[in-house]
Amino acid sequence: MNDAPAEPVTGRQRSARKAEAILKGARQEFLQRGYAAASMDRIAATAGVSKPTIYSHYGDKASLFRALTSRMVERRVADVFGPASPAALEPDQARKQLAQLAERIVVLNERHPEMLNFLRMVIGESGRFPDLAQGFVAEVQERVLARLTQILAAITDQPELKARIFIGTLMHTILFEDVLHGGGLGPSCKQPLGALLVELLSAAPKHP
Amino acid sequence: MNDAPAEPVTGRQRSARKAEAILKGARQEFLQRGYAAASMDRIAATAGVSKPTIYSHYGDKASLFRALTSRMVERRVADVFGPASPAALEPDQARKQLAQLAERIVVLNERHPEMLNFLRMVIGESGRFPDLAQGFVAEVQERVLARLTQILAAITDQPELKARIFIGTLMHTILFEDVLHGGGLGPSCKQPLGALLVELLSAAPKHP
DNA sequence: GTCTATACATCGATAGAC
DNA sequence: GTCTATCGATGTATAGAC
Repeated sequence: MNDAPAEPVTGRQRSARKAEAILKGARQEFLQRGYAAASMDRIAATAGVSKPTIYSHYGDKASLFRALTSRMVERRVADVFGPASPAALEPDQARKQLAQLAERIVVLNERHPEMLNFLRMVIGESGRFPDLAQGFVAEVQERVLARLTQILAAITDQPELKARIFIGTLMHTILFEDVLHGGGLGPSCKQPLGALLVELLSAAPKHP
Repeated sequence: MNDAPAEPVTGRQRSARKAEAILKGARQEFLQRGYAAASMDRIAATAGVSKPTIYSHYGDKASLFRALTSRMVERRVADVFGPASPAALEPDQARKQLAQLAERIVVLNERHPEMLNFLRMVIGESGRFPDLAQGFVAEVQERVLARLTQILAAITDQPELKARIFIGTLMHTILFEDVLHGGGLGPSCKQPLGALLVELLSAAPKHP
């Protein structure tokens, strides 16, 4: 507003940069160790600030965890599931998008271990931070289920229920194979799962 | 072997009973707070023993956690999914068992909050205790996927892949609605999901 | 706003008596 | 085997100088 632009770096800018550095350090620490085992000392050291600076910005450990997680919920879900789809779809395009979406979800989760640790953290702390878990669920419902339902509506009936089957099967596979180190399935076995899903769910309506 | 049966309670029996009490206290503490936030002091107090007794029986905190979790993996999975099914099945029986199994899995998980906390714990600690997570996955694969595959083989093709879709959809629903407090679906919305699953997956083979 | 230094509690694990 | 008492380390959070 009325700040003088003479100084190359204002106090506000310094403070904002430190707040970002703190969030970055907190992300690393919380994702690696979980909420309880995370240490405010290590976060301060990683961020290159002192402990009181963290407390002056975020209040306490739980508030810092909330600030970090609620931000990650939006970003990570958007990264994995991409932007919203266009309004109307031809059946062929819908089938294609469905297959692409399946592969994108599986591949992105495999390649980014940060996403796996994020899932571990949100689920593991869902008993003590139910509001954060609810925020994650709401974001996935909005971004993913809505889009899947829209795509499926172009080719079959009961698109909502079938969207749940689609995303449920993919998430379960990621959870068991990647998060829980199942290791029973290779990429050669995950791909036909997506293909079979598209085939099964795009079947013609039973009551036309 | 050569113990005298005159004494009503031998030292061995006392020790075994304490080991059980410790496991019971550890279960309560670990399930409620997670591994890192769990306190050996509180476990000792809940179990009615002193801390050195715990350490003489289980070595350290991680070993106690392993002993508890590996035992719970077997028991909880067996409780929810029941005994193995008979060898051969008629298609009608198979469809019936499939529907019963779906309802059993959903209802048991809803009614026993201990199972929900167990899922939170195993997933949340799967980064730091990968072997325990693998044990859980292996138990589910053996007990559930094998049985589902057997049932589905009586009525359709690709029973293995379809078994993954079946269990994946159910587990994902439990995860989002119950573990993560989604709350978007009532029982009236979970039941048709199971019915739709049976209908979709029991479709006739495409390549007979 | 940001630092150094510290208060105060609790942690996991153990020594030594019995 | 089991106890009481305690060790050293680490935890969150804060007081006071600048």
